[in-house]
Amino acid sequence: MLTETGTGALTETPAATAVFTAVLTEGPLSRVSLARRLGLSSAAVTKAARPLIEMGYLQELAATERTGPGAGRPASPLAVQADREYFVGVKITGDELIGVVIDLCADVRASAHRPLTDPGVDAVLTELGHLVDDLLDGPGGYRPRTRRLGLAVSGDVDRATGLVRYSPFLQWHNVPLRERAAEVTGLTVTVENDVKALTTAEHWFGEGVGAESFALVTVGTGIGCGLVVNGRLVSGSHGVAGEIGHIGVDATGPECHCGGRGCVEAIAGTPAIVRQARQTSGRPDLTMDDAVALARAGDERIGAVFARGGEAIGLGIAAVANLVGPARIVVSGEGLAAYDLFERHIRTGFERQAFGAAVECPLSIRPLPFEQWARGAAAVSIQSLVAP
Amino acid sequence: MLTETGTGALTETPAATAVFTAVLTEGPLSRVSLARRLGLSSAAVTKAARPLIEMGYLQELAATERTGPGAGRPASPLAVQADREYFVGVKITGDELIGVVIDLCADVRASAHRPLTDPGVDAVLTELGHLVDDLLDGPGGYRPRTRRLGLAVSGDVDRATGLVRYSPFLQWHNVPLRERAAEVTGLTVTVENDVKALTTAEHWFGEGVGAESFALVTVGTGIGCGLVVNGRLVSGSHGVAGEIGHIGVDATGPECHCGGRGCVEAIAGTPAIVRQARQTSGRPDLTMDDAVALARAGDERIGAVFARGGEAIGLGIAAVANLVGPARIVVSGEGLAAYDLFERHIRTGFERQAFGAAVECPLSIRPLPFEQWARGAAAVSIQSLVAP
DNA sequence: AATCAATACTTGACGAAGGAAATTATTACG
DNA sequence: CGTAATAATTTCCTTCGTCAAGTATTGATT
Repeated sequence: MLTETGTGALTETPAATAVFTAVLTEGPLSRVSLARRLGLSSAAVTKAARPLIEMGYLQELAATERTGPGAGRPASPLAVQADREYFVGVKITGDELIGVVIDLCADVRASAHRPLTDPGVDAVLTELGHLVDDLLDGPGGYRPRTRRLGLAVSGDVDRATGLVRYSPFLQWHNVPLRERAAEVTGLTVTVENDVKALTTAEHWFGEGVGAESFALVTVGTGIGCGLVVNGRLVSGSHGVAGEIGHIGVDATGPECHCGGRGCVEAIAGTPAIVRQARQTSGRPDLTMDDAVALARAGDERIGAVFARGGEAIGLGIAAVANLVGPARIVVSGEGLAAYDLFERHIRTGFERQAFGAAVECPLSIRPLPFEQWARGAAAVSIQSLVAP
Repeated sequence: MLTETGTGALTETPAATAVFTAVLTEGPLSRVSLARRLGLSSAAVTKAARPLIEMGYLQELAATERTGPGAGRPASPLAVQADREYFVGVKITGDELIGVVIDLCADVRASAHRPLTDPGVDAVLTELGHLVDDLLDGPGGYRPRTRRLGLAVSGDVDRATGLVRYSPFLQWHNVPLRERAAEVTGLTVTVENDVKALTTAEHWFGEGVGAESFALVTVGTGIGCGLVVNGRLVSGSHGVAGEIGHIGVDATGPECHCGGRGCVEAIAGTPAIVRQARQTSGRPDLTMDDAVALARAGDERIGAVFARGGEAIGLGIAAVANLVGPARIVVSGEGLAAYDLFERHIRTGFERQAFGAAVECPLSIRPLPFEQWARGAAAVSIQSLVAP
């Protein structure tokens, strides 16, 4: 069984939190290097690490051989004990639940999904219970070492209270999802906006590790952006943040459902791509898959639709780079199944509009499967264990 | 004389820093309300405040009368002793030095300026010495209670080291301005980018007080933006941040000197306004003042130039609101001498493009004289006293 | 082999920061 | 005048983290 502090918090002191977080995100580190990195004395690190080792969350690796003249005692790096605890993450979409189990290193250990026929709260919770049972009671035997569940939902979510204020795809209003999901699963639940969850996961366990500021752009039906500035996730004072999709980049562009004009999303979102592809091809029943296939087959006019979309995304990303100057930017999302058609043009738009040294900001453009979104949800629940 | 800790730092503990900062920025506050606000015990506030009172930085105001049923002991609010110490701030432009003396409440007590004939480093430093002497030795007798000087320079400035990496208007490269200015004036010097200094001043002493996130947009030859997110100034990883002027808002707009297209600055910056006004009027020697006068007199075509510029600025501000969601936004700058011509159109552009609840973000549009920029520099030096 | 220099880590004493609870101060209300 | 309510202070205590000294372990040098 898992019993540490009773309150659910793993670490008691700021120093212990800092030590655990650093080992978690920046891999094995010796106590002395942790002390230097965190501005602590090595004695403080020793003391902070001891209970974490005793509880089995950290382990001491074999001493590494040292090099250089007059080498001293070899360091014994601290690493996380990946199997000490497991975490469940579930991404809730309008028609499917995607779930994963990850270990303390955020490596995916199991995954499963369930179709949703009814996006109502009760039906979703029932399916969620089954999904979690499937994940925890299947091969692997994760149940005894699992206490926490992270949920990722699109829309306006209050992570502090676990309340889903509004989710457009699910048509949910003010659903106390944390309590409801805790009842069904018996786990400690964290609820977060899906883009923020994915951003958190990339910041702690992915390409954003070590970056003081970081941005993650998702391309799909909507175009969103998660932002980390000064080491912290940006939340937005009026409930709005990261709405890169509604930056206006073309004063003569199409009108957007939001009331703006020339929004990135109105040019490059999946519905916009399909609409334009239908117009240019003259086929009113064309789907996104058709458009991708045609463009890949060399249809120049449909290729131009993707080119225009990619450039618009690039302009939006340049706006992010010019405004907040993240150390790096990851571009992803299910819309990037067609990323081969977008990538070059995203870079073109970005490079044209990025100001000065902002062009040097590294851009990773790669598709992330939905499973990664579920992993993001689980990563948030790791975070809630470490820094509640 | 002024002698507190020798290192120049005023407060020794985080709690004392928090207490002093809160009183400084949020006006007189009782110990109990400070404790609640800062998450401290009232005992801690009492202890933290005592040395600050003894050193004369804080004072206890007369007890306020209380209301309500069974009112208890009246609170004795803590307030800053404005005259305890004075600070000099100087804004360095290409052709002028503008200087002010402010007190601890950031109220301007004296101001002066000096024309610059030579923007070279040595000449500027000589003039700076004279300006500071004028300010401190003139009426008011500020010299004995003044130890710190803040400098505001446009361009790429490293506040931590006081190095001016590059300033385009002055044509300075890697000038160790902090050391040089300290030699000339004998004061402890802080150097900051001008927009960031103004943003800091508004965040601590102006409309941004109490806001977790805040943006200040400056309109003039260039169009810039200072950003506070999660309570901290945004610096940008590649030396770029707040470049709202180079967000592309019009894919078919004019090319910008930065290489981009349809940049806000290329539409609404003073040179762009003048260029467009010359084109529409057919007068190749038209100045900005002429354009303003014509527009105010009812020239519709030149009025349209301002309208287009204002809308472009509004679109850029909407991008800021959509991305980082500041609690409020101040729009200012010397370019806003013509703010009556811009204001309505800035709001139009903003309201059209702001997403969802972001339109609720309060927008203050008002001109700030150059003296306010110097005040910003001085405010940064207050900040360096409180939180070095 | 013995010693030394260099580096990593641990230990125990100490100081300082902040909290808890009791105490004092000051008001309004009956 | 007690009593309730709120503000501030005092005393005592816990605790976190540093400091300085000591232990551990290596390569290089004698």
